[in-house]
Amino acid sequence: MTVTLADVAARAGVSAATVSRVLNGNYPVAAGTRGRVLRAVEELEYVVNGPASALAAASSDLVGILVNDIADPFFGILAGAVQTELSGASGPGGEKLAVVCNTGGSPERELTYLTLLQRQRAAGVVLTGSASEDPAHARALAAGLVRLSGAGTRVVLCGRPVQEAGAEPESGVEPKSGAPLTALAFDNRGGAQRLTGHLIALGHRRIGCVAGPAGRTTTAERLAGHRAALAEHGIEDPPRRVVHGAYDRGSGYDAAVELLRRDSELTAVVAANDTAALGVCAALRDRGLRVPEDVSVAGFDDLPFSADAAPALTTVRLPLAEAGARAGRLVTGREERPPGGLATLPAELMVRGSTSVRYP
Amino acid sequence: MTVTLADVAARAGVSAATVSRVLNGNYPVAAGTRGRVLRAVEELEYVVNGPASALAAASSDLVGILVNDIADPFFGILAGAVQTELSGASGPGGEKLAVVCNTGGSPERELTYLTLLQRQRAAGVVLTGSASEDPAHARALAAGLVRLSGAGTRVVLCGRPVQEAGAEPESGVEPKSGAPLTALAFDNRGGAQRLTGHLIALGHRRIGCVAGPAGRTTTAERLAGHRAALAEHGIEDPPRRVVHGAYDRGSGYDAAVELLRRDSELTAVVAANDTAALGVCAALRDRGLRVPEDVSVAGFDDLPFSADAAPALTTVRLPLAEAGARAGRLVTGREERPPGGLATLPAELMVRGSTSVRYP
DNA sequence: GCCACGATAGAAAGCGCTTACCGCACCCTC
DNA sequence: GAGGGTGCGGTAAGCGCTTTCTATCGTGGC
Repeated sequence: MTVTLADVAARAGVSAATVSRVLNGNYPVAAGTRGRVLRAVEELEYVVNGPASALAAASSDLVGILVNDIADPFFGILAGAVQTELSGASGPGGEKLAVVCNTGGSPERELTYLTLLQRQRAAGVVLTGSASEDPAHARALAAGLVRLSGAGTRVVLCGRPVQEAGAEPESGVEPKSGAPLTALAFDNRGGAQRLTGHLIALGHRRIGCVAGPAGRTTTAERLAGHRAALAEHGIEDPPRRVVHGAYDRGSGYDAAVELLRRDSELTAVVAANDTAALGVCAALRDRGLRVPEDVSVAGFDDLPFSADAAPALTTVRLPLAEAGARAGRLVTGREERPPGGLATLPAELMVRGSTSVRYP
Repeated sequence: MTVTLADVAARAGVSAATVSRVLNGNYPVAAGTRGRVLRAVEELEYVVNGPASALAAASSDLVGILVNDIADPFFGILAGAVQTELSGASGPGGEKLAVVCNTGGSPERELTYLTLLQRQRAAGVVLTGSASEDPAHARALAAGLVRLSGAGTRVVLCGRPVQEAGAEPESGVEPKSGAPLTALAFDNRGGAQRLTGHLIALGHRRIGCVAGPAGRTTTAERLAGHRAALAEHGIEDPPRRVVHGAYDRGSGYDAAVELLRRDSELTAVVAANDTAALGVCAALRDRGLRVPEDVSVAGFDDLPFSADAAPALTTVRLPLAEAGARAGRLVTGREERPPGGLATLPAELMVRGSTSVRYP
């Protein structure tokens, strides 16, 4: 029915072993023989059986990428960059296939996918997005990651804290089976601090904060940065100035309405991300407030559309494409892991039209 | 080293076959035995070896999703919906893993990925986005798809024309191995026609068109709709009113500049998609033109951010999430294929602030 | 001119799992 | 109480490939 190695071997008049060697190119084969084999492959339209070779070689060319929401450009850009890197330089191991897994931010699904990937004997896994702060889940995740890397899968954390990295496999194991985790983190805290600092410098004192989902590391980091900036300038930060929400427009809208209800004198709002910031802007407009004349608004991430909003969003740029590409190289072993296994990527403040000096 | 079926069997005091049967649940096993097996699985932290079972069962639980650009929300939404459907109802075959492949719109990469997926013996493949109009590539693609479906892989086209569907495998083959293609198409032509019709109704006569990449089916369909609307109203459509470009902001910007250079009297512009439309708006603003007072602008796709642009974009809504979900169900065989294997999804005109009556 | 050695190719043993194909109890029926 | 179901479980034969371990053929050194 389907063409197998043996068929190719028969056609080329060689043994299956030879065909395998030609295809994998990790053993000397005479040029003539190689030619005959390749011709037979062509003629028979032979396509390797992935599962079979994965089984025999105890390795596969699948790389998993866990994202919170594939429909969110934040993750799209990240995943795209990882993927480009995977198929780009076909270094050791050649072409890799990216398996993008949508966790929806659920720790359970995260674990499920980890198992699914382990089942496939994935060559590597990149975990992106924020992690749950729940200790139980953190432990479960750490255990899962240790199992994975214990099974020889390379694990790279991208844009999430290294908490999981704490549970490194005991030293003394062979390098192959004990690959320690590598983490690429964004300077969320620093970025948020600079962003709020920018607003403060513009004269704002009553700054509302639409924080991300509660109980997630990224939310905590950004909020910490925000608070650090306020504290730095001795600005009081009552709890009512913070509302949690998801990373979407509707959440931003609702959160803004709520913030305004709690304190109608707000002069600025920092949002969880650009998408939520757009929702905040919409809510303000709907209530007759102008951005930035009446209220300044800032986002986070600097997604492509942010520069096109009107007014263009002041935000914090995260090097998503760079991070993804680097994660891709790390997970394929094409780049040395940074010292200590951790690298922090900078967050750059992008000042645009949605923030301005506070009008009295 | 790693735990295998045999280990679990030994621990549970049964044969490997029994463990396999418990895990796959497709053969009666006494409750007591099942319990012991499951306990052993737990205790040993056993994780099935995917490649091994794929090999033995001659089937895998991978589903490929080919997209032009994963960083583009258009595809993100589509892929996300497919994926949700894959892992949602774990119908026959249970949890499936989505393999998202970024083709970058390149026909060659499309073929490469098709081969890679065939190599993995993917259970199904969803092809999204526009296809190349080049006959050679169309033929190669069709051949690839026939090979795939001949190998038992379910193939669903989503948002691309059925040209490929023409090459159905010869009838007379068994249902299993000869699964015909299924196609979900968007009414690009109709949507574009209604969109341009809307502009014409507003009094516009000099309408510039930023078409998508040349030589792609989606571009052709939308352009055809645009021209049909113009023809319908007897409006002349000189070639200089059309500029091709990619689906990104920069292309929209550049195209708008070029269109304006060719005819500074334009009163409206329809763009390839919303992202490009934003670029068009930016270009107009930069030249001191107001949207929509001086020039009306319309997009296509109705991506989430379109409603938030200022002014909000008039555009054509495509049921992306619905299409993706349906494709997901079709590719897993959880939904009957539509009669004739083809379903066309409606495109809805969304009138917002970026278009207005032509001011004299 | 003989032996050792490098360069190739083949034989065969799995990799871990699925799945006919059997066999064995046990229960029901007449 | 014998014959035939029926329900469970075991046995073993692969699935298609990789990879040792050998075997063979030339060739150069002494």
